[in-house]
Amino acid sequence: MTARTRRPARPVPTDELGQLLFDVFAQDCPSRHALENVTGRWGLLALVALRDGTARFNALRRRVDGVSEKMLAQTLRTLERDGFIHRAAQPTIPPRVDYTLTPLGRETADQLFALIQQIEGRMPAVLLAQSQYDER
Amino acid sequence: MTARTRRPARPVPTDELGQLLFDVFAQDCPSRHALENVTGRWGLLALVALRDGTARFNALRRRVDGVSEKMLAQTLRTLERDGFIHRAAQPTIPPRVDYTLTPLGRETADQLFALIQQIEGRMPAVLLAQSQYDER
DNA sequence: CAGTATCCATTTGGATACTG
DNA sequence: CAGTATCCAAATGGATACTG
Repeated sequence: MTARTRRPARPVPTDELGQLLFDVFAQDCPSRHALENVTGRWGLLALVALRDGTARFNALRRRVDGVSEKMLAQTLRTLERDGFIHRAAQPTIPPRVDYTLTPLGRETADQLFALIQQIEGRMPAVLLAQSQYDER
Repeated sequence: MTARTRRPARPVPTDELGQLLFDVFAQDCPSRHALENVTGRWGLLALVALRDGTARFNALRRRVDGVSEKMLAQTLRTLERDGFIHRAAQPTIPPRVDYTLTPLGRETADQLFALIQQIEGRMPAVLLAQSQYDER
């Protein structure tokens, strides 16, 4: 990844007490990256799918309609790295890997689920707005 | 945008009563698209920025650090089309355009804000998980 | 000020083939 | 089964220039 140069990169901001601030509006702030992983196209669906309990790789792949092996593997690795999911690989043949939410992951997945519920419930309004916008 | 052909595209699903179902796990379901616009890199930040009240184009651009004119314009248009924000253009010179959240947009922005708060509050845990993952 | 248009670099993502 | 590796197509996104 190359550095962006549009603006002089801010240092990670600290407040008067010298504590780290995680301002998601600031470019390159760690919270922005974490948030993007979690709200990203596949991260969001994977986390919410895991609210139902442990799942194996191919089960997740079937649940999250349209994800490729590559992207699911990549997504799960990032979520594991950030501490949202736990990966348990049995050294058997054939291999078996179980993915589960960590406590942090569950908190986040619950937030995401609330968001999804809200959007799904309001879809009629969204579709209406779209058709009104389009006839012009 | 070309059609994806990985699987035969499902029809938009209906339940036994013939009502539309908005299952975000299903590829090409309208709720998935709406959700992606709202949780996308810039859509999320634009919506949350507008919780503070009406803002003009360049004010938003300054608030959402790192967004280009092109992407902000594109993002705002999509959010307007989906009914999350309202765009009020004064036909003056110089032009002045005010963006505000619709009631739907406010509900959604509040959900997103809760998510951001949760993630920002847990960033120490995320950074710890990352460093533990990386030393291996 | 609030955009649009164009061009180009980077990134994302999918299909396919392969491995332990 | 659970991936990785490779290759290539498509989407994303930024810099720049321009307009009413």
